[in-house]
Amino acid sequence: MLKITRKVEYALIALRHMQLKESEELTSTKEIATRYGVPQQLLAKTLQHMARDGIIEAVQGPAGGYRVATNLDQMSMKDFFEKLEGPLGMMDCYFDSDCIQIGACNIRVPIQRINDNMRNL
Amino acid sequence: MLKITRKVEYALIALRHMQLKESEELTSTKEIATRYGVPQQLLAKTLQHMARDGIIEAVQGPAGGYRVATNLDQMSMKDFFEKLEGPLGMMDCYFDSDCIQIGACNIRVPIQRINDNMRNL
DNA sequence: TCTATATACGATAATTTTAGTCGTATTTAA
DNA sequence: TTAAATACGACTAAAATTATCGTATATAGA
Repeated sequence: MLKITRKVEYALIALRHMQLKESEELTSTKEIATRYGVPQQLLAKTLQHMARDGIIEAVQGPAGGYRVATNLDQMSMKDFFEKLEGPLGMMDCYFDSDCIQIGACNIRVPIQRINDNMRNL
Repeated sequence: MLKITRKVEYALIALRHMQLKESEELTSTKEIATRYGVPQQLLAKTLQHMARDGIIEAVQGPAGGYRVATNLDQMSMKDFFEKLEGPLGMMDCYFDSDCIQIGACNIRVPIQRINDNMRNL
């Protein structure tokens, strides 16, 4: 399901903040958290996920931090959302073959069409 | 925020079921609920909302039920979602002028662009 | 007119998801 | 060795979604 949660919001804030700097410059979690009044621990987790997914790069140790990944320009909005929130399948049932109303369900085709539209955004 | 909830899912199931019938024929809540294994009370509410919003028409009394509105073909997907789930604004903060980080917030423009894309789907 | 069946709808409970916190481990520059 | 940063699992709190309950209203048909 597509959803713009606070996780995505924080990710966008952080990304934009980092993009305003020189590409090599590092930004710490604390810097963003205090600057935008965002919970540091939660932001930290989000940044960690983004680092694992290749959206940003992490540098550990003191004076460490994050910087935007060099190939970020090539990443589509779809990829960005999917990395943060999982696949954009819009119905829980859609990829769930254990669905008990599989026989009765008659909405797969229209939903798939909606999904495709979303993905091609 | 755009979200495909179960309410929308039930609405789509019901709509499609009704569209398979003759345009004048009525369908009761019970009929759909039992046919697709959906909670009847919740479906009833959804159908009532749809009736108020002009997506379907209600006929009360015994042998009553719902039928699809005659002008449904002209309704866009955007209108359909907005009637069921409210405006497609994606961030809680977006229209909220009480936002305490109004000065620091730097994501309004990109989010607006995403919103516009969604609305024009 | 009475009854059965249907929609209408507010209030509330249960469940699930999201948001946020805590504690601890690991990395590494100084 | 220490301080400052990322890494991460477990847990709690809050919010949103999903579902239920109780009751009112409408009306076709006996």
